[in-house]
Amino acid sequence: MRNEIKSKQTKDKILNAALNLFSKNGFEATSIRDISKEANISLGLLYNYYVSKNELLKEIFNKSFEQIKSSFEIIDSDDPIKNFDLYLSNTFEIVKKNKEFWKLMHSIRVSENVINILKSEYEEISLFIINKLESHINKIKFSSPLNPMFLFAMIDGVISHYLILENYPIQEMKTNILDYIKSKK
Amino acid sequence: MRNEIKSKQTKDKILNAALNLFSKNGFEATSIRDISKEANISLGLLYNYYVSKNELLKEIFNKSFEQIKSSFEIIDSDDPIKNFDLYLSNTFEIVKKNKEFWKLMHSIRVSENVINILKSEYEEISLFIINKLESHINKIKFSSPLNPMFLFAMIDGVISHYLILENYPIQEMKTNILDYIKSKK
Amino acid sequence: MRNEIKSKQTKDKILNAALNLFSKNGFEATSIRDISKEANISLGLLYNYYVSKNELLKEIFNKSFEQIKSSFEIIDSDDPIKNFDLYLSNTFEIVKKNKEFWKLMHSIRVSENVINILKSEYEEISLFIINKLESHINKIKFSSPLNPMFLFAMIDGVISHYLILENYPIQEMKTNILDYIKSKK
Amino acid sequence: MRNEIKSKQTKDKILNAALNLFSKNGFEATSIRDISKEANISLGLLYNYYVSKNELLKEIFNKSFEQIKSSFEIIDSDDPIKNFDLYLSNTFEIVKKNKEFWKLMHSIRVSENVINILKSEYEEISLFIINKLESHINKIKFSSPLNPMFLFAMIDGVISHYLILENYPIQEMKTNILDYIKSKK
DNA sequence: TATGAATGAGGATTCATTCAT
DNA sequence: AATGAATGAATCCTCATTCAT
Repeated sequence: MRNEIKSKQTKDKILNAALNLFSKNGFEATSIRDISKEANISLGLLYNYYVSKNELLKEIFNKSFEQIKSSFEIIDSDDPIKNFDLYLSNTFEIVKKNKEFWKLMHSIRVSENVINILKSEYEEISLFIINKLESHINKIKFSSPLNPMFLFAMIDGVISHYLILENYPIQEMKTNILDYIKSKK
Repeated sequence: MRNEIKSKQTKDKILNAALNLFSKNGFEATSIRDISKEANISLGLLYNYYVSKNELLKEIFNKSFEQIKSSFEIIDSDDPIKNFDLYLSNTFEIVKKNKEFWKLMHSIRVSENVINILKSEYEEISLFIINKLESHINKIKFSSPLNPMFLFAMIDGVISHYLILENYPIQEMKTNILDYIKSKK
Repeated sequence: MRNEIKSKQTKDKILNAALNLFSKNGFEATSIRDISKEANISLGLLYNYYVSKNELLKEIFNKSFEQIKSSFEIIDSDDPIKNFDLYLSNTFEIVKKNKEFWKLMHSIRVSENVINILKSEYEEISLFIINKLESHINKIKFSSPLNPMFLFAMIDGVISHYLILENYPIQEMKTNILDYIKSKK
Repeated sequence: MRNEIKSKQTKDKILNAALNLFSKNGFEATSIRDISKEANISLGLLYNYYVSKNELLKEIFNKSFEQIKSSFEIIDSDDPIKNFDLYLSNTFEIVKKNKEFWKLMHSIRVSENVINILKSEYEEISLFIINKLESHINKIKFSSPLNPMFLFAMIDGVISHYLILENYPIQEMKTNILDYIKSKK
C-alpha cells in the first residue's frame, strides 16, 4: 500500500539520480555520496534498495532497456520505406526521451572495466537494437545493395553527435538518412 | 647524452602506459599506481616527469595532436573526389595508428568533468578535424547539396564502430562513404 | 538524542587529540593518522567532523578563543592595582587551564606558513589579548611612565617559560610583575 | 686548496639555505628539495655534506652556537651595572645578527619531537645562555633581591617579540630592562 | 524504512634518501 | 664533486560499504 508506493518512489529517485550523474560525469567519477545527495536521501539508504554500486548500474541498464523496448512501436504498414521512416522517428524519439541513458551507454562502451560489470546487460541491449534495425532493412528491396552495418554507423554517428552537441539538428539528419535509403531503392 | 635519452624514454614509457590504460578503462578508473605498474617504474617516479594526473592527460592530448597534425598529408590533385578519397584513407590510417588515442577521445567527450580538465586541448583538436573535413568538401561541386554535418556524423559513426568492434570492415565502410559522395556529385 | 551527544563527544575527542599532538609536536609534524590513533577512531572518521587538517586547526583556534574569552572575568573594583592583580591571576589561570593551546599559539607564531593558514583567527586572538592588557594599564595612573609593550613582553616571557619548563614558579613571577607595576605608581 | 674552499662554500650555502627555510616555515615543513633549490644545488648533493636532514639541523645548531659563543665579548669593567648594559647590548646585537637562528630556536623549543632530535645541542646552548646571564647578575649587589629567572623571562620576552614583530623598538626595551635593574640596586 | 557514524583500503601526491653516471 | 633519476613509505583525503540505532 502506501509504504510500497513510497518505497518504489525512493528506489526510482535513487536510480534517476544515479543515471543523471553517471551520464554526466561517468560511472567511476560518481560516488555513492554524490548519488544520495542528488536523490535527497541519506547515505546508507541506497543500500536498502541496491546491493552495490555495480548492481545499481546493472539495474539502470535493465530498467532503461525495459522502457526502451516498450517504447518501440509496432510498425507494419505496406510501405517499407514509410515503415523505416516511422522506425527512425521512433528511435530518435526514444533517444531524446532517454538522453541520459544513451549518453551513459555511449560512455560505457569504450570502457573495458565498466563493460565487464554489465557484460550480459550490454550485449542484450546492443543485440536488440541491431536486430530492430536489420529487421526493418530486410523488408526493403534495394536495387543497389545497402550495407546494414554502414547504415548502423550512420545512425549511431548522428545519435552520438546529438548527445554531445547543443542544438543538434537531428530532424535534418533524419531526412539525410532517409534520402540515402531512398536513393538505394 | 645517455641520461637525456633514458629520461626521454622513461617519459614516453609513462605516456604510453597512461594512454593505454586511459583508453582501455577510462581516465577516472585508471590510478597512478596502475600506470606506474604498466610502465614498470616506481610509484613516485611519474611525478618527476608529469606534475599531475591531469597534466599527464593534457600532455597525452597535446602530443597526440602534434602527431596527428603532422600525419595529415597535403593532398592537392585536380580531382576533388580523388582528393577526398585520399583524405579518407589518410584519416582512417591515422585512426588505425592512434587507435588508443581515439578511444580516449571518444570516451572523454561524453564526460563533463574530464572534458573540463582539457577544455582548450579538446576544442583545438575538434576544430582541426572538422576544418580538415570541411575544406575537402568545399572543394567539391555537388549537384545535389551535401550536408557536411551529416558526412561528419557518418565518418564519426564508422570510426566509433571501428574502435569498439573487432574485425570491423573499415575499408568497406570507406567505399560506402565515397559512393555516397559520388552520388551527390 | 543519543546520537547527537555521541557525535558531539567524538568531535571533541578529535579536537582534543589534535590540540594535544599539535601542541606537543607541532602542526606539520602531526599526521591525521596520529590524531585518529590518539582519538581512538578510524582514519577516515575525522573527515566526518572536520573538512580538512587546516580547518581542524582553525576550529581549535576558534573554540579555544571562545573559551578564553568567556574565562576572562569582569574586574571592576576601585583599586586599579588590585584590578591588575586580579587580571594577572585570571590570565595565568587561563594559561594553566589551556596550556596546550598556548603552547600551540607560541609554536605557531614563529612559523610563516602555519600562520598563513589561520591569519584572521590568529590576529583576532592576539588583538583581544593586547587590548585586555592595555585597558587595565590605562586605568592606572603612573608617576613614572610604564611602557605597555614592555609589560607585555615581560608577561609573555613568563608565560613562555611556564609553558616550556617544568615546575616553573609562576606565582613568584606574578609577584615580580606586580612589584614592578607598583614601583611605577 | 681551490676545491676545499669551494667545498666549504657549498656546505655553507646549504646550511644557510636550510636555516633560512627552517626558521621561516619550520623544520618539518621544509623539504630537502626546498633546501637544495634555495641553495641552488642539485637534490642529491646535499647528502655529500650532511648525512641526513636531522644531522643538518644539528649542524645548524652547533655552528650557530660556535658563532654565538665567539660573539660574546669579554666584559670586565669595575662597574657591574655598566657591564650588564654592555652585556645586554652584546646579546641583542647577537640576536639581530642571527635572527633566523633565534627564530628557529624559539620555534623548536615548543616542539617535543624536534627537541628530541637535538637534545644535547639544545641543552648545551640553553645552559650557556643562562650561565652568561647569571654570571653578570651575580656580580651586582642588589639592595632588594632580583630574581634571575624573572630577568631571564623579561629578556626572553623582549627577544621573542623582536623576532615576531616588525619594527620592534628593541633599544627602548633595553632601557626598560636596565632601569629595572638599576631600581633594584 | 531510514539515518549517518564508523571503517580501512585505496586515491593522488610528496617525502627523505640512494645510487648510477 | 655533482647530477637528478629512481624508490617506496608516508602524506592528506575520498571511497564503497556496514551497522547500530
